[in-house]
Amino acid sequence: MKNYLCDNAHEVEKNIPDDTTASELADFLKIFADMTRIKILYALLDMELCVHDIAMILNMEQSAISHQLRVLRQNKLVKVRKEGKSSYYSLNDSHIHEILIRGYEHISE
Amino acid sequence: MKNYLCDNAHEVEKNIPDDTTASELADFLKIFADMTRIKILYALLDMELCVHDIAMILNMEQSAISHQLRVLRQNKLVKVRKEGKSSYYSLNDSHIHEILIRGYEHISE
DNA sequence: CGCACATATGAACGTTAACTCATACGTTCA
DNA sequence: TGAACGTATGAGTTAACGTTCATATGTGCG
Repeated sequence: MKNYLCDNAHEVEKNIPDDTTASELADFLKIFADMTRIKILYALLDMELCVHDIAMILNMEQSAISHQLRVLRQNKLVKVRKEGKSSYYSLNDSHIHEILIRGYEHISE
Repeated sequence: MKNYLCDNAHEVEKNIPDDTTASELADFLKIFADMTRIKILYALLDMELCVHDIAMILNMEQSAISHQLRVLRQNKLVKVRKEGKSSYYSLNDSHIHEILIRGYEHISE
């Protein structure tokens, strides 16, 4: 069993992100790698929406939306504003906005 | 139970990608949303590598690497060149190259 | 040919993750 | 205060996914 590498092995290794970095990047991408969350984020592109309205628009259960909003909230992608009985969600900052726009560019290729 | 939406509902809906589009985007991002695949792709950034060497560099079993290379291959992110006993993998095109570079930029924020 | 090496692949296993259901919490209003 | 509404959340179910193990396929070499 060969247990050595080609001469360029060290050159390759310098490109590979370490475990924590790779894990963080993977976790970040996992947030966007879900159809429901993608739809929610694009729904919030122009304006804030309450949970009930998102559920109506996406034709999904309120509970499912609430669970996914929790994920987005915990990862700082959206923020909440409570008013009366409702919770209004919106994109956390323009950074997320830009990422979604880029996503659209990729889709239309 | 309220079953109507705010006046801007139709404006929101135009932003939301349809099911197939959202699903395709999610599936595309899922490929990158895994630590092992991320490492493999970055390992291939500068040069082609055979399965055994990737397994050595990432300190993982050959079988695990082979399975993940299959995923990357089926999604056209890498290509194979067979020579002798070995299979040499490399990034499929410069497009993937560019995506990974951008990923690095995001990491270092 | 027979053996070692390199890779691919199917089955099994454990884990993660998304949805549903039931329910709790909080708010508004009669 | 009690009912209706909006939201959050824990438990349970199911499906998808990544890894390991065992094994098959393929190549080169003595």
